[in-house]
Amino acid sequence: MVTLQDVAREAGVAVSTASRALTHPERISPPTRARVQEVARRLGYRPNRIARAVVSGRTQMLAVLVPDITNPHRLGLIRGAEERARAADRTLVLGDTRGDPGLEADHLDRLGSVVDGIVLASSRLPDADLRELARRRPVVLHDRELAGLPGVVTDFDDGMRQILGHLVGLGHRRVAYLSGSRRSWSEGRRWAALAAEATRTGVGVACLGPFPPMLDGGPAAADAGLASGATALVASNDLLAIGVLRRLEERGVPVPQTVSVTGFDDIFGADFCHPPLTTVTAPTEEAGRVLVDVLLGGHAQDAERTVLPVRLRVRGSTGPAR
Amino acid sequence: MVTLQDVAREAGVAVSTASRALTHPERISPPTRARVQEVARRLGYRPNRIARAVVSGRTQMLAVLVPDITNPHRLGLIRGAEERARAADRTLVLGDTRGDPGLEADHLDRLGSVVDGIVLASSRLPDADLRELARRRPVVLHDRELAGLPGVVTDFDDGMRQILGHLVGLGHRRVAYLSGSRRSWSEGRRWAALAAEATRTGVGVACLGPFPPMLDGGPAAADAGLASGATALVASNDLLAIGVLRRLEERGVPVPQTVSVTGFDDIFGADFCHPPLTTVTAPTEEAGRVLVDVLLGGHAQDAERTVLPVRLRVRGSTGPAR
DNA sequence: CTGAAAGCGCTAACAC
DNA sequence: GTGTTAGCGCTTTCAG
Repeated sequence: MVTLQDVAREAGVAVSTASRALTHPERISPPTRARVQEVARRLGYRPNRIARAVVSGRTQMLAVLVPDITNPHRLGLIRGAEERARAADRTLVLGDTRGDPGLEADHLDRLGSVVDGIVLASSRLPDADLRELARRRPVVLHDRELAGLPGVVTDFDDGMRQILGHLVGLGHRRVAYLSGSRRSWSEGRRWAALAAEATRTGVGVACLGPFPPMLDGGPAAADAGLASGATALVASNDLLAIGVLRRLEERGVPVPQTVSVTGFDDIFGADFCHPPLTTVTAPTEEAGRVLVDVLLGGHAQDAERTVLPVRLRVRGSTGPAR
Repeated sequence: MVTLQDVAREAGVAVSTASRALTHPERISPPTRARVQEVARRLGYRPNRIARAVVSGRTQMLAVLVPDITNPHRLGLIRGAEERARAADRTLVLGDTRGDPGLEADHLDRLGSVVDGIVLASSRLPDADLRELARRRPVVLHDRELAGLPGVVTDFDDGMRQILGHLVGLGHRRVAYLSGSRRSWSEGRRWAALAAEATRTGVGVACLGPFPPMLDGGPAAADAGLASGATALVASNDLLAIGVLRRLEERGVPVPQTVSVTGFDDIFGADFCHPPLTTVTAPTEEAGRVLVDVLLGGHAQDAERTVLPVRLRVRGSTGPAR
C-alpha cells in the first residue's frame, strides 16, 4: 500500500503539504500541487479512508438495516436511500436483521461506530435501546413510531380504510384478517386500523393467525380464512396474499368468485400473480429518499414524523361478495 | 463518546491494560479484568472500530457489489453471502452499481480501502481494472471470468443446453433468442452457448435485441419474437421473460399454444406468473456462500474457479410446437 | 501482570 | 505556501 508519506517523500514535500495538495488544492501553489498530484497518480496512491475517518470522526457511510432483504417490499426503500446517499457522496451499508432483535443489535454494535447515521426499517428493538442508540448516532425510523425519534411511516390507517371501503362497496360483510408477525409495530398498526374501521362501518372482521408473513404462510392462512366463512381475506402483506392465492388455486377455489383477497405493499409480482392482486401501494422509494435526507439534514434531532400517503390498487383478486 | 481512556482512568489502570482486559482478557489478572469490564459496562463504553481498524489494517467488513439490487435474481447470492459473513463475524456492505462501470469504480474507490475483501457480481469493469483492484484487496468474481482471479460462475452452457434440449423435444425447430445487455459477460456466455447448441442440433436460432433485461423490455421483445415467426422464445433472463408473458397475454396470444417462452434464473415470481415460467434455476445462495468462503479462506490468490450446476424447471410456459 | 511509549495514516492547527 | 507538531482512539512491543 502506498501511503501519503510515500507520495510526500517522492515529491519532496512534507506530508501535510501532500495532504493539502490532494484535499485542498486551492491552498497550494500550482507547481507544488501539480507535482504532488502527478506523483500520487504515478504511484497509484489511494487515500486510506479509515485513517481519514479516525481524525475526522466521519466515514461518509450510512447504514440501512432491514428485517429481510429478500422481501421485495424493501427494494424501493433501499433504492431510494441509495440514490440519495450517492447524490450526497455517501456510501450506503446495507444489513439484514432477519427480523431478529438480537441480530439487529449485533449489527448496530458492529456498525454503530463506523457509520455516520442509521436508517432502521421496521426495527424490532425495544424503545429503550432505540433511544440509547439515538444518543450515539443520528437515527431515523421507517414504519415504527417512537416519540423523540424522527421517522417516516406508511399511512396504514388510510390503507386499511381504503381496503375495507373497497370490500364493503363490493358487498362484503364478513371479512377475515390474516395477520403476520405479532412482534412488528406495523402489524399492530394494520390490525388496529382495520378493526377500528370495521367497527365504524359495522362489518364483522375476524383476526386469524398469526401466520409467517411470507409465501410459505399462504397455505395455512388460506385454509383458515376459508374455514372462517369470510367472503374476503385481507392479508397482512403481499407476500402472504400471494401465498394465499396459490393455495386457493391449488384447492380449486375461484378468486374472486368465492373469496376476494387483498394484500399490502404492492411488491414486485403483485401485478402478475394470478389473479393480479388488489393491494395498497406506498411510495417506498420516496420513503428511502426522505429517510436519508432527514439523516443528512441533521434534522435527526428534531423528531420529524413524515406520513407517506398510500393508494389502493384494484386488480383482479377482488370482486363482488358471493 | 466514552473512550478507552475514560474507562482506564475510571478504573485506575493504564489504557493498554484496559485494552487488554477487553480484547485479551486471559492476559489480565481476574480482579483487574473484572474491574475494567465493570467500568466499561457502567460507562457504556463501545470500542471505536474505526480506530481499531487503523492499527490492525482490517475492518472485518466485506463488500458485495451487484449491478442491480432490485433484481430479485441477486437475492439468493446476497443472502448466502450474508449468512457466511455473519458466521465468520464479518459485516457485509452492499453496493448497487446499476450496471454502470463508472459507478462500480466509484464504489470501489470508496470502499476499497475500507473493506477486507470484495465480491463483484457480474462486474462490468475492464479486465485491467479488475486485475489492479485484485492487487490491492482480495477479490472474487461472480458470473464473470478472468484468468488469475478466483470466482464462481453459473453453468450457462449447460443451462442453455437443457433449455434447447427441452424445446427440441417438444418439436420446436425455429427458436428466437431475446438478448439482454450487450455489455455483460454472462450475456455473451448465454448466447454463445445457445448458438453452439443450436448448431449442434441443427435448430435455427435467431438472436433478437438487445432488449433491456427487465420487465420493461418485455413488450418490445415479445413483439419482435412473434414477428420472427419463431415457435419458442428464449429470453435472456426471467425478468425479461415475465415481461414477455405479460405482453403476450395483453395481445391475446396463448402461451404455450402459440409460442413457448423460457427464462433464466428462476427468480421470485417465476413460479406464480401466468403461466408459470419454465426456466433454469441456479444455486445462488450457494454461490454467495462459496464466494465469501473463498474470500475469507485467503484462497483469493489461488484463482479457484467454481462452476455451479443448474437445473431446468419445466413449468407451464412451454409446450409442444404448434 | 501492568505501564509507558511508539505508531497506524491522515488532518489540522500553528509557526515560519 | 509550506513545514513542524500534535493528536484521533486504539493496539502492541518492550520494559519493569
